[in-house]
Amino acid sequence: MARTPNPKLGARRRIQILRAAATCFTRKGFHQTTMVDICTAAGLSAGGLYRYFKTKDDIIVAFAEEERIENEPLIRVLQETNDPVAALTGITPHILVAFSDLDYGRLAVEALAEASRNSRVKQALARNEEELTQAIAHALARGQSAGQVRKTFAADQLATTVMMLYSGLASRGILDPAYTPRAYEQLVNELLDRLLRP
Amino acid sequence: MARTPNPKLGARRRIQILRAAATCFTRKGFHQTTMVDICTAAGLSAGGLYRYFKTKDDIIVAFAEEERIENEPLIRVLQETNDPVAALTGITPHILVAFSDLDYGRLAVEALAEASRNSRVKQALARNEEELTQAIAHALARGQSAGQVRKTFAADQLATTVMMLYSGLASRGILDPAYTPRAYEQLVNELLDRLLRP
DNA sequence: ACCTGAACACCGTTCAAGT
DNA sequence: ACCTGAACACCGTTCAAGT
Repeated sequence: MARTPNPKLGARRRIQILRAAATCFTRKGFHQTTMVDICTAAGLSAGGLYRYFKTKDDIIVAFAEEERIENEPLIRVLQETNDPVAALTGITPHILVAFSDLDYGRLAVEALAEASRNSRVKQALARNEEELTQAIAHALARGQSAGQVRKTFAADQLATTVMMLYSGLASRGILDPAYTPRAYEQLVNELLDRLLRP
Repeated sequence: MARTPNPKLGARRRIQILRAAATCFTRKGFHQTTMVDICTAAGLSAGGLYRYFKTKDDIIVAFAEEERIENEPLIRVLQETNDPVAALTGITPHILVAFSDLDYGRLAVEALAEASRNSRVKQALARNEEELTQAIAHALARGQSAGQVRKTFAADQLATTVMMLYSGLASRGILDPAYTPRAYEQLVNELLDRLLRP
């Protein structure tokens, strides 16, 4: 009988638990989700789960860290483009659709609320945000050199403004049920254009 | 000995409890604040509080409804102005300072997260948001008639975009400790100008 | 090693008893 | 009428006991 831990099983269980947690969090939010809810969804007993996550908090942190992956394709597009403003306006429909998914917006806002109290969640989200902001800033800086982007503001200021606009979009659907992303696509893109072009 | 309730006392107690709750919420957030925390801060016993608020939820809802008052001065400015774009850019420093107060941003995000699960909180915030959006939209519509505001987008679409920008500003400080509102004042105002002017 | 379920501590809410 | 504090139910976490 093996007495050494099985890393394969551990990894599998963590994924299984995180997937279960994501379902529960989407339905009920972080704080109304019960450990037993997650256990049931994951098919484990109450105590069993604690072998893989020390606390509920750890599950939330791990969940927040997973968001990071979703940025990769956007970052790649920004790195490879030779017209950053066009790249951003091209991304807009993608952003709008993702953000208008109510589940996504809810979890994003909930994670942000959590971040303001929980430094580990904050770190995970901040790193995420920082990565994307940097990618935008670098692309815009290249655009400034090429004369495609206005030079009256620093590239990182412009990038931060773009991010603020995006995060405003993310939470829009929560309070306004009549909000439709399509209606704002053209508007947002023209705004980006006017903000960024010389 | 009086057997009829004393409405004066009731009103006083509610204010006293809400004030205590606000302090606790700012420190710990809605969910990490304990009923006993609020009771202690308000100088009441555990059971005593329940004479004035039936549940913790009711306290949160009442708290969310209070935010509404803060909009009044902004709305008045928008109603009285004869240059809505100038009015909005004039408001920006005020908005930026209020939003860059971390406590304010935290509570705003927390309330929004709460709204996505709690329909009464949602209603309170939505009404608040609606009022302000309407005020901006009306002002912009007047500006469109007067030729000060572009006519290529509907006034309410423009107003919603302005609101999204503002709400992006509100949450900015949570993840980015280096964020300073002053640095964005000029940028935001130029953005508003470019967005709204013909 | 991995898992279970009973047990414990904590927090929202209630209620009998006080003034 | 208004208030208190003990009591109850629920949930995060632990741990002795099973395989």
